[in-house]
Amino acid sequence: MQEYYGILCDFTLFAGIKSEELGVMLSCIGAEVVSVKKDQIILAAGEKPEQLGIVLAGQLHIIREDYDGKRDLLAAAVQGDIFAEALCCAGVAESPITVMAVTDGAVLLLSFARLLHSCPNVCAFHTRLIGNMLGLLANKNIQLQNKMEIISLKTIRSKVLYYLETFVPKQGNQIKIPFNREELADYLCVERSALSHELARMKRDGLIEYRKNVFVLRK
Amino acid sequence: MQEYYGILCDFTLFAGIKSEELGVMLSCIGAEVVSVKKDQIILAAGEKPEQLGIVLAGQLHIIREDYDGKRDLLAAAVQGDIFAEALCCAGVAESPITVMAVTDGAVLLLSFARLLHSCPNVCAFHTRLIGNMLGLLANKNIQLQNKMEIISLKTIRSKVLYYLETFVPKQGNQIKIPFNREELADYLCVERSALSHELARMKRDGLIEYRKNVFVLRK
DNA sequence: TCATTTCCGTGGTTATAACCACGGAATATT
DNA sequence: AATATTCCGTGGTTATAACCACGGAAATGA
Repeated sequence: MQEYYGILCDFTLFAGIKSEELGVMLSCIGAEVVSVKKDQIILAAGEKPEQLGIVLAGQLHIIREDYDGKRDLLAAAVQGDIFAEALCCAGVAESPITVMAVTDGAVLLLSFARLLHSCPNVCAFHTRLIGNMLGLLANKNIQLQNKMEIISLKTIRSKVLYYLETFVPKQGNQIKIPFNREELADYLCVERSALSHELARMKRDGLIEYRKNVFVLRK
Repeated sequence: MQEYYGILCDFTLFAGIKSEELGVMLSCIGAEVVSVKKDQIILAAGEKPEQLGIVLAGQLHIIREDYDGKRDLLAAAVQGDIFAEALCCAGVAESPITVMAVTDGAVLLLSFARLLHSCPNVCAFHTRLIGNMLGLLANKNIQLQNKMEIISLKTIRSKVLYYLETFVPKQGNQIKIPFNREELADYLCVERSALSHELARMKRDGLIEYRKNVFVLRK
């Protein structure tokens, strides 16, 4: 367990908690480190999610299963990623997703109930922890909201412009994006080559310039 | 203030709190009822959101303003709706949205800091309230996630099928949806008549039957 | 440095959705 | 019951995106 203290305090959920305090806090909220083997199911669809998890080592897949059994990869989780937190916090009775290890590894499991309810000794970390949890969910909310606004637009052109404009307040008109073409296409939910085509048209129309992942908005 | 106690305990944020307890709790967390006039700004883009709000009466608009001033209506909030909660919980410094009253009305404003930090007298409602807040954010998360999965699909047909299939676990193959055509089109982020066209094709292809808002999945 | 792989633009074709206009059915209004 | 309004399907057209295949540039690596 101790071997992970170093990385734990870098995780958002434990932000502001010193590594020497971690031990007390973790036992206070009943955290357990679990080793997982490749292909092991950590949370099965249909179960009630009682614990949220954080990946300590290895890689997990978050999978959605159709009611008729088709499986669909929603996300991959690596070190530091948190999973099942929304399901726990929302009190969902039957998980719609399955979490499975794709490599050997380890996860930290936290009981949501114990996280929420203050321990008898009113440990100071509790409020911090809950605040972090709120922050985590809220941030994810905002991100999802932003992305939703973008991908609900109907043309690639408008998606690109909207996306780029979100950088303007921070970066001005010269924008370095954190994606390559393929990733940008994924993010905008469009096809890569269709994105390239549209970028070329936008350049032709004098809307943007670009080279690799640096874009200039011409206004 | 008291005039609203009746409806307050129906709100998700206050679920599980008895109306006779509301008074204590609200003063404990420093809630204030504010009357608003049509066109009054409740939260301006650029400000730091310190308080989250709940609509008690009237209607609000949640507006996003482009960096170059274009305004875009994101949502309308009516009685019972909560707003700015994600921004508060996430601790964002500058609100990207503006909240404005479109009719005269009233809102309940809650200081996020006081909501999070237990009061000295360790009132029992606090944990409840925070749990509710977590639940709210988590539920929104899940909804956003679901919607995102749908609208990131590339064809209307797949969107419709995916959407309908989410009802199967509860309703079986005969599905009554909560939307009319226009609303469904909005939800799926497609054009109404394009949706109608596609529904007709899906019927022709033997995938579905439908009459008004009742659909049958043929498998 | 040469080989290999990844990344990305491009042409061309096809599939799909948006858009527009209209009318009929259903619903609400008086 | 008559009228107005909303809802929704449909035809037809146009715009847009997906899809496929390819090749060259850039990055990686041996």
